[in-house]
Amino acid sequence: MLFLAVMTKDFPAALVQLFQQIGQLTPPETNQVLNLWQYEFMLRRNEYLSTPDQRDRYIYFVISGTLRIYCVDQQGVEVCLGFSYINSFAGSYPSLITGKPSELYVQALSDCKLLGAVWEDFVELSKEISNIERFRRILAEETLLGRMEREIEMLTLPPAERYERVLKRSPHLFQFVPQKYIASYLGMTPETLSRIRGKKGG
Amino acid sequence: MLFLAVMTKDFPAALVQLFQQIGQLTPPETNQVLNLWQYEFMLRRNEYLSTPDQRDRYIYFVISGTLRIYCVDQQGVEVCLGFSYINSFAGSYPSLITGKPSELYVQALSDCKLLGAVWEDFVELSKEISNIERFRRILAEETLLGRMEREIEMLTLPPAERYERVLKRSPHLFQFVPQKYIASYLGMTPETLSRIRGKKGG
DNA sequence: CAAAATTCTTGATTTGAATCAATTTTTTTC
DNA sequence: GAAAAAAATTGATTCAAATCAAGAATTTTG
Repeated sequence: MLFLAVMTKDFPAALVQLFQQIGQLTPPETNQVLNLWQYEFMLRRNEYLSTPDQRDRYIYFVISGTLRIYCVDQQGVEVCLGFSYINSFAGSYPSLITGKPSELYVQALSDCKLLGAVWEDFVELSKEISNIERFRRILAEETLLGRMEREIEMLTLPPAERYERVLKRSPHLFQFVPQKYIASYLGMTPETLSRIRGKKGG
Repeated sequence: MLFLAVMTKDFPAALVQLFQQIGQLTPPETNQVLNLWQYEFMLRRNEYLSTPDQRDRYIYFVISGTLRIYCVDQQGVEVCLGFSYINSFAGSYPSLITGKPSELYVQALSDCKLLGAVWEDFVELSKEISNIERFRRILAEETLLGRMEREIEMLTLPPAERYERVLKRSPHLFQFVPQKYIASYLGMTPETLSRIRGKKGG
C-alpha cells in the first residue's frame, strides 16, 4: 500500500457534507475534524486495507474504487460481508471499536484512493467536541441498522429474492464487482447466482 | 401487558452499574438518568413487548424473565434473532433508532418484570448530558459488535459448532428457553438441533 | 393431579443448493 | 492485440439439512 502524508486542503465534498449534515457540526468544528483527514492511501487491485493480523489504526474514506469486506470460514472459504464504495467509510469497524484485530479482511477490488484519519485522533477529538461524539453514535447506529437489515434479509428471504433486493438497491454493484463476490455476499455459490440470473431477466 | 406507573426509589443495582461504569456518569448524572426509569411492566408468558404494528416508545430493562426477539420469514416461519434476559436491555432497538415500527417481535418466554424509560426522554437527556450521549454511542457500538460476532459465526461455522459456541457462552439459555427457539436462533430446525445434541455430550 | 397441550426425539424421505467437472466468455497482462 | 488468467456458465451428481411423520416426554392448565 502506497502511503502519502499530504497536507490536503481540498477535502471531498461528500466527506464535508457527512460531518456537516449528519454530524450537525459548526463550521469551526467541521474544520477541526476535516484536518484529521490528512493521509492519502493508494491501493492497487487485490491489496489489503485490513487483515486479521493487525488492528486498524485509521478510519478510511473512499475517494475512488471499490473494496470488499470478508472473513474466512472453517474450511478456508471466503465469505463476503459487504462492500465499500466511493463516498463511504472503509476499514474494519470492529477492530476500531475494540482496538484489537478483527477476523475481517478488507481488500481492494480495483485500484483505490482513500483518505485516512488516525482513529485515535478522532476519538480524542470526540472527547472535546460533543457533536463529534454524537457523530460517532449516529455512525454506530446507522451501521447497526444496516447490518440488521441484511441479517433479516438473509434469514427471511429465499436466495432468488435476496438477489432481487440487491439488484434493486445496488445495481451499480454488478458494474464493478465480480459476481462471485456478490454471490458470496448473498450467501450462495457463484453457480447458484448464475442460474438465478439466467432464469429471471438477467 | 400490565402497566404500572410507580415512583421507584429502588433501582436495580445492575442498572445503576451500567450507567456508572459504562457511562462514566457522575452521581448527579446517574440520578437524572435513573429517574427516567419510572415505569414498571409485567408481561405474562407469550405476551408481546414489541410487534411490527407499532413503534417502540420505551427502552426496557429486564428485572426478571426471558424474552425472545424474532422476525417472520416469507413463508410465515418465525426466525429467532436473539434473547433478552435479566439485567439486559430489551425492546426493538431498530424501532427506537428509526422512530418507526420494525419487523421485529419481542415476546416474553416466561412471566417478565421490566423497567421502562420513555425513549424520547432518554434522547432529550442525552442532549443535555454528554456522558449520556456517550453512553448511547457505546450501547450502539456494543450492540453492533454483538450482532457482527453472531453474523460471522453463522456464516463461518457449521451447525454443530454454532451449537457448541452457544452452549459454552450461554449454558443458562437451555435452562429457560425451549430448544426450538434456540434451534431457530442457531439457524436450524428443532429436529436438527435434537440430533446434534444426541451425538455429542448432550 | 389428571387431562390437554406443547415440546422433544427418532426414523424415513425429500429437496434445494453445493459440489464436481467441463466449456465458454471476459478480463488482465505483457 | 495475443496469450494467459480469471470469471461465468451450464450440466451431472452428491449431500446435508429440511420436511414429513409418529411416538415419547415434558410442561401447562384447569
